[in-house]
Amino acid sequence: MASIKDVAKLAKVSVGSVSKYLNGGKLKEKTTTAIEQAIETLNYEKNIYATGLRTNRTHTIALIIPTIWHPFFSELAFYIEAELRNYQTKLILCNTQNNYENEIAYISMARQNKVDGLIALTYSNVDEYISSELPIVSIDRYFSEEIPTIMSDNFAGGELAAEKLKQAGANKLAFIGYGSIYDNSTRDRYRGFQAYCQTHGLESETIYYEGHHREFNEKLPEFVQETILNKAVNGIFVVNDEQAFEILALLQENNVRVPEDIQVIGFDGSQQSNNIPSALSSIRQPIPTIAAEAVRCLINIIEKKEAPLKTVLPVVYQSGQTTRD
Amino acid sequence: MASIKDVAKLAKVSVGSVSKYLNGGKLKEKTTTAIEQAIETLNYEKNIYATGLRTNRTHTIALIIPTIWHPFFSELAFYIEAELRNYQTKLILCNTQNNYENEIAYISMARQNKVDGLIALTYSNVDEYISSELPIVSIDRYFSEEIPTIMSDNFAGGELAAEKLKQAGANKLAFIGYGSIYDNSTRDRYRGFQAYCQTHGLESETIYYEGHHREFNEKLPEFVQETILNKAVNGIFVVNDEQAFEILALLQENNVRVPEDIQVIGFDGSQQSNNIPSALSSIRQPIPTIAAEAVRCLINIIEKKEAPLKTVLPVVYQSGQTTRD
DNA sequence: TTGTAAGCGTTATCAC
DNA sequence: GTGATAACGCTTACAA
Repeated sequence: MASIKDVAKLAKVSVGSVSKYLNGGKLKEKTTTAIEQAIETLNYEKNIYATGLRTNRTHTIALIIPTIWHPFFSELAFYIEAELRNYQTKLILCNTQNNYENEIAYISMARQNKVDGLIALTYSNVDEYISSELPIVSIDRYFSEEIPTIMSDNFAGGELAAEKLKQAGANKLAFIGYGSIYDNSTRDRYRGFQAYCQTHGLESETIYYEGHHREFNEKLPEFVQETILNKAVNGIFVVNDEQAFEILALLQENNVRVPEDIQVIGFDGSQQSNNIPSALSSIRQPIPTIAAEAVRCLINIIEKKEAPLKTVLPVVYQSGQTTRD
Repeated sequence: MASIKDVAKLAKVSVGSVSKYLNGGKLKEKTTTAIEQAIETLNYEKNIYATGLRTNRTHTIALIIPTIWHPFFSELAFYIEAELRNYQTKLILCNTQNNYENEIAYISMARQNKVDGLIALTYSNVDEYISSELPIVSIDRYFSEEIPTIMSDNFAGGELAAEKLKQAGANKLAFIGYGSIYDNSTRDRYRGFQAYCQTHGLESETIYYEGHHREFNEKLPEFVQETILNKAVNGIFVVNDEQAFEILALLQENNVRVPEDIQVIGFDGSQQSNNIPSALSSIRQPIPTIAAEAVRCLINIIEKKEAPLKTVLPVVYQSGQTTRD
């Protein structure tokens, strides 16, 4: 593999000039063409690790998410990766699998691998492990003043869900969700939902489990029986799409017809892929915008420019087959 | 950020010894502990770019896929990433978005970025661009003798689909699919399907479009009317899950009941995420095994060990709600 | 067993 | 404008 020295030798110029050429400096036309020719014939490609070693900039960032195997995260990763291309920056994918040790390991790996920065979507308390030197942007989760956050307007999303259920004819609503104690997003969705119900005199039930998904799911059938079926709820807002699908399965088992008997709205608005529309009515997070904002924010921090500390993006309602609108 | 020199200085040993320690060499216990302490107090992390520059090994590979935003690819990426962790290797995600120029750009980027190797899932003719120095493993697509390939047993999958449709009571079958001229996988699925139909005296129709997904989809309603509805087909094998979902939507528009009137089997067996089972009956590719084999094969090539040139993995039938079994 | 020093491919400083 | 050259942090002969 040809190096800058080979190019310099062939072009009969110094390595300094070649480097200047590569980095867009001003040179005489004659030298420029000589260099270009040498690069061409040698099929030269700059070794980015040498550059990284020298400049401490590697044009690589790490994306830390629970799992790529999930429609919301994979869409997010898709757009982030696409956006990064505009900045000639590569993406290292880190699935934490909701495992705290994995997260720490990844952050350490990120540091030793000298990525330029981190985009993180995580609910463990990783901020303690993040050195202030490492640029980072958080999606969805608010850590602290120092870490910029991009999030959807969860509160408005909760309100919107309640509003849509009401408009579609439901009059006895329920919220179903779970979340870690650090998870404000979830909580905000619930708060928005409740706020709407109260202002509009709507009766509402609540299933809110503080803890992990898995435990929650075990108790779910009981919860649903007690709080949904026994109380004749006819409109449900579920904290996210994934959970909503499980609720749908549960309702089906109980011979409840959706949307005839009970209407269901999820949150995320994620699709399986680019082409397949989702059957679930949902509050759609603006994933492409989240991705673009996160990348822009991170690049700005890396380049020591101004970056907003908190960005809240609007959600929209996405109609599916689980509501009667 | 502390370097190996700082560690050496603090531990009162030479950089050579520290390096030896880091790479698992034998040292006196006293030096070892001194080094360990120094590393601890300095919070030292090895700079992998310096190592990469020196050793030409970066413990990073690139995964080239059409799009991560797709259940099959995201599950695959999930398992590949997880598997790579066993080899302390990171994953750079490259979505080509089915764009040939993107693929070339990525391969060039991969070379200049000095990844250790490539795992590629692509249907364009990128092999011309791949230098023989760069280790590469192909998934699903067979390029040439030199490039190791991991694939599912597509032929057996086609047979299996026909067999299952027959067992579930269908007696007039059809294949629906499309594929580029380079795509042997698709073709093999069809061949297997046909072979079974012929050996078992089953009538079968074919919709096979040589070309791109998008064009195919435009003509699909017409195809379905002519070849499926007009000819009273009652069992369909669709070349992949994504397409199968579109067929299902089309059938629903035509007021066809699935699986009562027509049964449908897809191919891939992909799920939206870890938790949500798919409603579609499908031939399941062994994604975790594909991932593990691809990684193992690539690592072997990188380390100049023996690696199989062709690995064919068995598929299984995965029952859903679109068949009557 | 440990230390020394050259060199990997760049960039950046400083002469010229 | 251009050319030498030191330096980035590490590995690896080779020397001690």
